[in-house]
Amino acid sequence: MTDKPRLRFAPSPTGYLHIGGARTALFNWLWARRTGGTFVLRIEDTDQGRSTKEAEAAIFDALRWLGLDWDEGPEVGGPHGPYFQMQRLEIYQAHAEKLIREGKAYACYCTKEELDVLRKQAEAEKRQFKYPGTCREKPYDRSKRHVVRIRMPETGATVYDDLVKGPISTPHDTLQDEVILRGDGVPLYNFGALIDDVTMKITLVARGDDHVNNTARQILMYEALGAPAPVFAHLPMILGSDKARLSKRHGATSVTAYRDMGYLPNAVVNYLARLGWSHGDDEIFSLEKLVELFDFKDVGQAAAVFDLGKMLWVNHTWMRQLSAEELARGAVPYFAAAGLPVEDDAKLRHVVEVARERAKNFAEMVEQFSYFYAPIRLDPKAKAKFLTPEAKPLLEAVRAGVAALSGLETASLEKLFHEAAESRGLSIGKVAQPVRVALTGGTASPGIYDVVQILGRDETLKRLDGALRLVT
RNA sequence: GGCCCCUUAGUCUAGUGGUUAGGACGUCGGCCUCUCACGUCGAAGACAUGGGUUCAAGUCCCGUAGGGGUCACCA
Repeated sequence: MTDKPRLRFAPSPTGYLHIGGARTALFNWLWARRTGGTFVLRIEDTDQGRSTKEAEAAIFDALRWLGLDWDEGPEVGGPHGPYFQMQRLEIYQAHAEKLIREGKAYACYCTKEELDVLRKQAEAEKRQFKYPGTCREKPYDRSKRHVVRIRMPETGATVYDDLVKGPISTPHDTLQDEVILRGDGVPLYNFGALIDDVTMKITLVARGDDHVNNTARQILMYEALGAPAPVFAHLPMILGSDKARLSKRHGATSVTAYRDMGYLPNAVVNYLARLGWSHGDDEIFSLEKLVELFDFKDVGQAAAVFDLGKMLWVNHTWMRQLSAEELARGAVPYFAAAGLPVEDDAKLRHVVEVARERAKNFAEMVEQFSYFYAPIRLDPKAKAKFLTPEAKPLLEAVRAGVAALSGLETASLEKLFHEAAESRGLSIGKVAQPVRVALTGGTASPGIYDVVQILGRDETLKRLDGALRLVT
């Protein structure tokens, strides 16, 4: 029996978890869960200038919100830790030493400044810059400040079979003796990540396809280390509407921003999964369903544009599947955040029931239905059109009727509105619209009987009176 | 610029040599209806391009164009 796969997600804590990272994490997690493998979380914090503890916490938070738990990593531990690169420095250094001893790597004493000069020269001559191998044969003097470079072949090519992109070939003459360890002993990305993947026994590396060009040199490093290379899966990029790499100027890119806007984690996961992955004509997938179906072989090769409109739709279809209780519970914090005093009570349940068909996320819900919890904002156009002298007797009739009603059952309200209309030879709409404007401030709302019931008798009367004052 | 990758409607995609090129979001229209929404019915809309291979090409090969990625003591 072959070993269960080990996968990882290795973010840099230099900012929140963004959409692209979340999808990478998701795909790794899905495959681990589907295969009964292991999902490792590792923090690549070697960029000390930009890494922060806050970003780290935000990433954990976002991952957990999405429902992606990790089997090994920060806060849960595991047999291959530590899971922070800055705590693994000796490991990288030991491996670098070993490579030097074996002649597969060497110390380079060139300064950054010296190399910059060469780089500029090459640029001026329109030549491709490549480290010339100056220190290749120099003896190892660890007392002198140095970086460690790995020897790369100059001829031939490395070919590997990408799980999503198929065979990819990289000619060796495009490679150079790359720095693997900085002067301060901190590894560079290509080396640190690789040593971690080796020591953490990662067998499948799925990451953004901006890393395809790193893959050949990494495979060469695996060979130098005498370690088996993992399988690679390069995921297509996620782009903004202008087909440029998704970034802040395209709008919110952090997954927690979508939480704040009232998206369901299920929906975000669902939409993210469909960006680059598909299963026939299906669109709606629960996390459980994705675990059952996900496969790297069904991931597409082309970059995908992030479409907020479709994610809204996905969210809406998920919201409509929630029970009134679940929806109400979910909505409370969003109303509260908007300064509206709501409680998870019968009224909220009713609001949420009529809102679920109309609002595609909780932010929209609060925005559209604040009038159930706050004074109306009267739309001037609606006022001009419906709060007219002709409407006055209708409003009065409804006011009197509601005041006289013993209960606000739909049947009684229906009877009341019909009588008010028919006794004057009018259609029901002629009554409903002015009342709607009086009660909600606008011309679009849930059914008028629902509105009356949610508002209750006192508030309905109050708002009707307010409108009546405006007509006269 | 070198190298690598990509290319089915506005967007996400199905498609694995023979289909009226399917689905979804969005758009437009009808129905439903107290408004809005939901629902429902329907419509418009795509194989970047030029050559091959083949009886047959969205599907295979080559070129072109366009897009993206990458070329650091960042990750």
